[in-house]
Parts: sequence; C-alpha cells; structure tokens
Amino acid sequence: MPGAKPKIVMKPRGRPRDPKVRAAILKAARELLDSGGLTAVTMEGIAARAGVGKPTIYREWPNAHSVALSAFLEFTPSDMELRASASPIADLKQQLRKLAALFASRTGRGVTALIAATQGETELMKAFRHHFILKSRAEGQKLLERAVAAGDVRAGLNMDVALDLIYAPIYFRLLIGHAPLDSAFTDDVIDTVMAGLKPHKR
Amino acid sequence: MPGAKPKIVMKPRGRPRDPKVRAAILKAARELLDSGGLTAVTMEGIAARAGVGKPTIYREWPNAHSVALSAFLEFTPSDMELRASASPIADLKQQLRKLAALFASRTGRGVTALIAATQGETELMKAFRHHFILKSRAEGQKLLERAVAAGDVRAGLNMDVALDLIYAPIYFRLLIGHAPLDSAFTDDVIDTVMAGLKPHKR
Amino acid sequence: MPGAKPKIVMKPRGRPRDPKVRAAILKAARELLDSGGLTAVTMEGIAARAGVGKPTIYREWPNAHSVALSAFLEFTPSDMELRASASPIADLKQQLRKLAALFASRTGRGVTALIAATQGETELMKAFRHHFILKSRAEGQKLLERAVAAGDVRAGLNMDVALDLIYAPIYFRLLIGHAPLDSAFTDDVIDTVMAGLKPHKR
Amino acid sequence: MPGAKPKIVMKPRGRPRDPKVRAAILKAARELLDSGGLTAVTMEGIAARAGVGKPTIYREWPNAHSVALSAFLEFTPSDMELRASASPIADLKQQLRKLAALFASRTGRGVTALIAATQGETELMKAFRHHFILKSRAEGQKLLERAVAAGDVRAGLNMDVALDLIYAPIYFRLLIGHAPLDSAFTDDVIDTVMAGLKPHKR
DNA sequence: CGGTAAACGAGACGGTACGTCGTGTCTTTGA
DNA sequence: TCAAAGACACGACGTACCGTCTCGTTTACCG
Repeated sequence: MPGAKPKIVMKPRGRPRDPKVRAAILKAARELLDSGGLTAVTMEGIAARAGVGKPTIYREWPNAHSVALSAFLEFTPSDMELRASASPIADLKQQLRKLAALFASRTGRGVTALIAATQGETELMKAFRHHFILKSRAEGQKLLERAVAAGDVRAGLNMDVALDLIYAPIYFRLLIGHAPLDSAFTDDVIDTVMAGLKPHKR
Repeated sequence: MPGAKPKIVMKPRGRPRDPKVRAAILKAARELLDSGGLTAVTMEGIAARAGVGKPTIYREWPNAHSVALSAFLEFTPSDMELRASASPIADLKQQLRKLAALFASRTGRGVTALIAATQGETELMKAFRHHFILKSRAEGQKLLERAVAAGDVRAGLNMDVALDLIYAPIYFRLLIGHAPLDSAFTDDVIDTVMAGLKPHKR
Repeated sequence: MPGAKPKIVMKPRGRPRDPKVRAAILKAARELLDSGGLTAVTMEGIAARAGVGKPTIYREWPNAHSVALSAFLEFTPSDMELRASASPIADLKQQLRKLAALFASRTGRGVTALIAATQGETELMKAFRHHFILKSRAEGQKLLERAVAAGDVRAGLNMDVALDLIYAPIYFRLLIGHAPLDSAFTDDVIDTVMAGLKPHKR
Repeated sequence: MPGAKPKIVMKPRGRPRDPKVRAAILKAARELLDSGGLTAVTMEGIAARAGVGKPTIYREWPNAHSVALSAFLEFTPSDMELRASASPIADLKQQLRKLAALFASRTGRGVTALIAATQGETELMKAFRHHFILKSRAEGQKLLERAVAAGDVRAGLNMDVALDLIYAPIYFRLLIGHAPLDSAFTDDVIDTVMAGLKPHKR
C-alpha cells in the first residue's frame, strides 16, 4: 500500500521527552506493584520512587492504574513466541501454561486485580484487552483452525465460545482463588474441552 | 471435646442495635454502588446517605467494600431456587442464565469489580466465594451427577475442571467485556462443553 | 436592651474542637513567620510543624495568611494599655513608640507585609484594621480630644487627617524602608505634626 | 578618566534581541496586573499571554514581580512634570493629587501591593524606591525649600520627617483602606501639615 | 424508678493521596 | 546565538476519604 497513510509528522517543537524518565517511571510502577500490590501503586509513590515530579507522570498517564498497566505491557513479551510443534493441541497447552504463569506472577496478579477494578470501557481496558486477551485468542484461533485442518477438532465449532472455554478458567481461578492455577489444571482444561462431557459414542 | 463451647451468651447490656440502622446502611451502600460504581462506595458517602455516624458502620464492617458486599448478599437470593426439570442439562442452562443476569446487573457488575479488586485472601473474599461461587458449583455438581446417572454425561470426568469450564466464561466476559454476556452465550457454553471439540466418532 | 438578641445558641453537636490543636497551629504559624518570613508561612509547613493534618487547619482558616494574622492577633496585646500621664501629647508619643516597636519586630514586619499583600477587602483585612489600626486611632482620638480640652491642640482640627498624619509614617517607613523607624523618629513625627510647618506667628 | 573604559563592544553575535518581544512581555504583565491583581502575575501567565517562552523572560527579569514593576515603571511618567506655579504649596498639592491618582489606579494598586509584599532589601525595592518615592521626595524637598525661601514655611524644620508626613498618608490609606483616598484628602493633608495642631498663637 | 451501659448522630482529628498550578532550569528545533 | 516551545524536578495548593476519637443524646435493661 505505497503512498497511502501520508503520516502527518507534526514535527514536535520544544524539548523532547526524555525516554530515561519514562523508563524510570515504569520501573518504579512495576516495583511498587510487585512489592505492595495494587494499593501501593500511587502517583505520589511512583513519583517519589522514580525521582520524578508528579506532573511529569500526569503528562503521559491519566492515573496510577494506567502507569501500572503500561509497565506491565512494556515489560512483558506480549507475543509469547510459541515454538510451533507438530501438534496444535500441544501448542495450545503450551500457550495456556505460559499465560497462566505470566498472570500468576506477582505483577500479573496485580495487573489482573487492576483490570478487574477498572469498571467501564476505558482506554486502559482496551489496551489490555488488545495486548493480551485478543492476542492470545488470535493465536488460539489459529491453532484451533490448524487442528481442524488436521482433523483433531471438528469443523463447524462455535469459535468464540470455544476460545472463551479455553481462556476463561485461567482468570477465573486467578480471581476467585478457589483452587490452584497450575499447569496440571491448564492441561486438564484443554483435555476436557477437547473431549467434551458427553459419553463417547462408539 | 463434648459439651464444650458453652456458648457464652454474653448478655448484651446497654442499648441494643437498631435493625433499622443496619438496613439503612445496606440500602445506602447498594444505591451508591448502583449509581456511582465501586469508587462511589465510601464510608463517608454511606454514612451521609444513610444518615448515620461513621462509627456505627465501623462497629459492624471493617471497610466500605465489606458493606457493599453485605448489601449485595443481603439483597440477593443466594439460593436461586431452580425448578428441577426432567433434564439436568436444561437445568444447568437455566442456572447459568440466572447467574449471568444477576452479575450483569448494575449491582452485580459492581460487586464483581469489588471482588476482583480484593487482592489476597480476605474474609470478604471467602464470604463471597461461599455464597455465590461455591453454592453455584455445588448445585452444578449435583446436576452433573444426575446427568451422569441419566447417561447424558460420561462418568469419570474431572469434576473440578468441568465446573470451571461451565462457570468461568460468565466472569470472563463480565470482566473483559470483549463480547456480550447473554443467554445465547451461556446456552452455547453448555452445549459446547457437553459436545467437546473433538470430531464425533462414528 | 433586655430580651433583645435571642441569641440562638445552636448547640454544637459532635466532638468539640480541641483548643490545644488551635494553639499548636497558631504557634507554628508564628514561628514560621518569625524564622522564614511571609513566604515560609504555608499550609503544609504549618501543618507539619504543628503536627496537625491540613484539613484541620482548613476547618478554621481559609488560607495560610489568615492563620498568620490570627497568630499575630492572638499573641499580641491589642490594647496596649497606656499609662495615662499628665500630658496627652506625651501619651501619644508613648503609644507611637510602642506601635513602632511592635510592627518593627520580626513578626510585626511579617504581618505588615502580609497585610500589604492582601489586596481587596477581605475578612482578614477587616480584622486587622479593627484590631490594630482602628483601636490605635480610637485611643489616639481620645488623647487628641483630651489635648484639645487641655488647650494643647487647637479645636476644629480635621480629626481623620490628623490621625492619619500621626500613624501613617510608621507604616510608610516600615514598608518603604528608606529610613530607620525608631523612637526618635516617632517623637519627631508628633512634634512636627503639633508644630506644623508654618512659621510661628508672634 | 580620559581614554579609560574602552567600551568593550562585545560584538553581539547571533540573533539580536527583539525589542518587540520586550514590549509584548511588559504589556502582558501590565494587563495581568490590571485584570487579575498581583496573584495573576505569573511567569507562565505572562509568557502565555505575550506568546513568549519562559526563558526569554528569565533572561531579563529574575521573577514575575520584577516584570510587573518594570511594566509599571515603563508605562508611567516617573517625572510628573509639574507646572511650577507661583505658590510652592499649591504645587505640592498638585503633586500629591497626581501621586494619589497614579497609585489609586488599578495598576498602581497592584504595584503597591507588590511592593508591600516584597520583604527585605531587594533590587526591586530599590528600583521602585528610586523611581517613585525618592523622586517625589526630591521634588517635594525642592518645593519645601522654595516655600521656606518664600516665608511660607518655617526654616529649621526636620526635612525628612516633614516629607514623610506629606507622602505617608497616601500609602497608608491605599494599604489600609479605612477611608477614601481622594484629592480632598490630599489637600487636607497639606493644609494640616502646614498649620500644625497647636493652637495659633495670637 | 432511677442508674448504667451501650448504641447512636455528629463531627474533630492526624493522615495519605489526589490532581493542579506555578517555579526556575534544561534541552530541543527553527530563524 | 537568540527565540519559541515545552519537558523536567520541585513544592504548595485545596479536596476527599480514611479510620479513630470524643462528645452529648437516646434507649434499653437491671438492680
């Protein structure tokens, strides 16, 4: 698509933002999230820890939660580069394990709480959804399609529902905490989803 | 230790608590949660709206979130009295629809956010889990067992995982908001879980 | 006027204000004014030094300047109890000396700056004017009237102008600082005002 | 000192300063002082209103108050060109009227507050004192001396005190605001100072 | 029936964090 | 090399709630 998107550059006047400052802020936010949980992530705390003025933070983020989310997004490899193996189902299990590990981490736990605490349709929510939920689902969808092609999964399945069945349990256990979130569980999820609950016809 | 726990009644001296005050507090909390979301639920706000002193609230609840949760629990029929029909699967669908409706309501949405925002293992969390999650799961388990007995569901399934597959998607859509949470969806969840993803053997 | 002024008492509900807190705030304000001048008198500074929360101060005063003025008014004997001597003129000189000393002090200097910085007709200004300017003028007026009776001052003088001539130079020197403000000066002011600039008729 | 001070011209390299910029800054400062009082005069406000960068202002003035004072000095005829009449006393009255009018203006009121708020011996203070107070006093002194020569004023008067008596009341009324500052008042000041308070000997 | 103890409203209090504004210094690009 | 634009560290602003406390008042019960 050459020539498209004229990319209005709007050359920025004045002193450019210092990337080191941005990095310090994100680092501070992540450290606070890790050490003190969601409630420890305050604008004042971040500013103090990063050695930065509050207005500097407000210039880029509207509130402390945004900073924490940015930090999470920045520090986390959103494309969790799966080594495609022969079996799409095995790949799915691998992806689920990684996701679970990521969100079960200190920071991940905090971000999950953060997301949950964010009511309504905010920019924050959209960013998170795009970076993690949708990306995971897109990958998952590709894997499922490959599985369909390989004959491991039946055609004509309701893709949206199937994907929810796969990814929802992770967040569910994370939030409710009624049972552990480990790789045995995520593997079981895939197995059970694959097999269904109906008795096998024979 | 038979006969132990003599149940020291500790005859209550002084003025007894006024049940109307308690009701006013819960009412105020619920109204605030409905109208202004989670952030509107503050101790001061509740006290002002209920025409009550702050210490009166602190006498019974440790923080504003607890009050909101109490209000939700109090106002909500936790036993969602299912009319048992002939088909356990149909009953399951019915239960899921009710759950979805409950949590998709203004108040339910608020409580969900509240729960999500509650990090760590608090009394609040436990109460919520007991009243809603575990109760739903217990009912669901009974239904599944009946379905097994009826031959609709295969024996030997991993019950914990199966229940998570059933209930997780509701919270997932509620929290992430990537797709609507309606009865069509909850029905599809049951259907897909039942059928599994594998191609039907013939 | 018996029976008049029904004096609606409006019994104060809730916890009464702690006079010790009030005292601590005023003390802190005065110390700051003394040590760091007007710019050192900040709400945050006062709160920190008094070991008091900011809202506690805002409950009684609208801004830092008010606190400083209150402190000055509180700590200062506004009725500078003059020992009435035989000569009203001598009494006037004595009063002027005291006034000059009061406002030339560290705190007095600060308050003067404060007053000057207060543009417009604020409550603050009115309070200050009432406590110091008007009180001084009232005393001065009495002294002048006694002097008229004693034949030391001519009758029919423009009292307002005369009083301004007496009190203005103190503030003038204080604010402009073009020449020292000492008792020699204040005595000279009285002498010159008394004698006038015209050559003495003989 | 002939030949000395070779007047190192320091050939100005680069872009020369734009005199229009200076004017814009002073104009903005004066407008702000007029419209919003002393507190409205901020570096940021001036820069924004003048369409000028903050450093440009800091290059010439150390703080916002200085700019405001400069603006006042620049826009104001400091030599209030008195038409010398036959009577020095009448000239004095005329001068006092002009002074009062000048400082009673919106801007003048602001500058007065500014001066008063300036504690300590700053450059600002000195500049103001030199431009207005001392200049007025010098003129006044000349007039008084002429009056002495004319026999209207007694010789041997304490000149410093006399001048304070003349000029102080203007600032006093301006700052305290207990009574109006009009030409009737300034005329009365002169009259009363001239006549003194003592009864006329006969 | 009168004392006493707790509940209750009101609100003061020491705090913490909020989000904004102004300061004075700096580092860019553009003229 | 000056000017504009604006980033930056800093610090104070005034507000909102927090959770604790001290009041005076009300309402039961118990002696």
